[in-house]
Amino acid sequence: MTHSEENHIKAIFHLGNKGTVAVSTNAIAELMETKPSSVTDMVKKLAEKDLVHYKKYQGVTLSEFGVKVALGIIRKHRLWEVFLVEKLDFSWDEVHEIAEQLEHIKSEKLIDKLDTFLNHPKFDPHGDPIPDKNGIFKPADRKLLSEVPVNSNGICVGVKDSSSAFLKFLDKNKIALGDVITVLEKEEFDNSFYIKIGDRREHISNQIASNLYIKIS
Amino acid sequence: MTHSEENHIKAIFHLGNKGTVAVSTNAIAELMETKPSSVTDMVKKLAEKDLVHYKKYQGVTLSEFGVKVALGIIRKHRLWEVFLVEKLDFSWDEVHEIAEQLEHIKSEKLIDKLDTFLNHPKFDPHGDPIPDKNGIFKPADRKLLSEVPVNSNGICVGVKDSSSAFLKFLDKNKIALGDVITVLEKEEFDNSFYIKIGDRREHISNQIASNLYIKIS
DNA sequence: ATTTAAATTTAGGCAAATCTAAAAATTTGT
DNA sequence: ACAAATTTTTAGATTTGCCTAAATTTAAAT
Repeated sequence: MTHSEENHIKAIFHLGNKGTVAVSTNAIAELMETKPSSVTDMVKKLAEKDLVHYKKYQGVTLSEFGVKVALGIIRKHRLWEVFLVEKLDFSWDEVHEIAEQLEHIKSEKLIDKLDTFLNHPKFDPHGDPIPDKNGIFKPADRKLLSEVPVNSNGICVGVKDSSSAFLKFLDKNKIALGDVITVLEKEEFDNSFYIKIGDRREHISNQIASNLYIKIS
Repeated sequence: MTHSEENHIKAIFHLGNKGTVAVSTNAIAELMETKPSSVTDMVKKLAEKDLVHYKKYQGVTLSEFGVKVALGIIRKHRLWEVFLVEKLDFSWDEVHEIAEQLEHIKSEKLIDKLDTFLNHPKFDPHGDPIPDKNGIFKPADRKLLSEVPVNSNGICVGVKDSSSAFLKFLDKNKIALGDVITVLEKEEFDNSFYIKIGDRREHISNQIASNLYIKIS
């Protein structure tokens, strides 16, 4: 499989609820920063290889095989992210682009050994679950900060939007994975929140709250 | 730079005494398992980018810039090999192919951090020197086993031919990097050698002897 | 010094992955 | 329900990296 093929598979997986829901070529093109016509071509090729199900004008879903491939790529991506953060001391906002490259390295043995070296981690630095060799993973039992009741108490376990900008914002405001957070009050006017984080009191916008995952304790 | 461009640069470096001696397109093609005409095309492209000096029919050398690029790729290749062997527990005959892929990952920060993580190694698992950030490295002071006088004593520090077949042969015959070797006798008839390795006495062919580097103590 | 052989380049072509512009299908709004 | 807007596909072009076959240049041999 080429890098481009793998990237398309990944996009279909992410956009279409693990590849189960039909995704438009437009949506794929936007995510991948390419043109819809290019996506159409690629999708046809993937259909030939039985990686996706495709009917003209009706969008694409992943085949069973396609899902397997997608999970393999995601496993690699997330394991490399753990490596970069835990072993090479990268911060969580720096690892995505590098992992995008590393995820295409072809060697099953490599990824198995990396997994062992890292001690079979179950989540990546952004809190996203890492599929095991057979593609199995438990979705993290986490909730968006914006969706838990007032007075909930938990630890920050991940982000929804792992864009560099958002992660940098978190760093700047000293919000990190593992921090203990309590939702103190919700401001109905603008849906912002007052939270206690560590021993500080912070006021965060709804946009922030709806991108932070916490695990209720 | 594309993977293909990088691979061509590397080939010219290796074949042409670090890129200083003109290499024929034929030689490059043979090493890279491609066709001379394809190499001609690529070499023209590299010349346009001032990575190589090229005069039709006269072979190619690397420009100053080309050497820099080559050293960067080699540095990456060899650092990754160290990582694979020391951290992931690969054996030295398995790492080349994977490192061929990893050497193309683009991130200066990554390679610097990897270097630090590995404790700034000076040699890769096959005994080849690793250039530093500025491309500087000391050529290992080592000699081919076949070229040292009888009764020389030293340690095995590398191999000339790092093909998987040769490395497997060494493993099978329990010859490893770091082993203490003494040249006991040379058989003039077939240029084979009797050596003491550890506390064993072995008889090795000239072909083996001329692919094993030792550092005289 | 020719002729022959070998190496190298040119010319033309092919497949992959992308693009633009035009055509076709679908969706939306009234 | 139909026209308009939007989405999606098709058609045709481009670039990159590679190929084969033919032409050219260089090297070797007599």
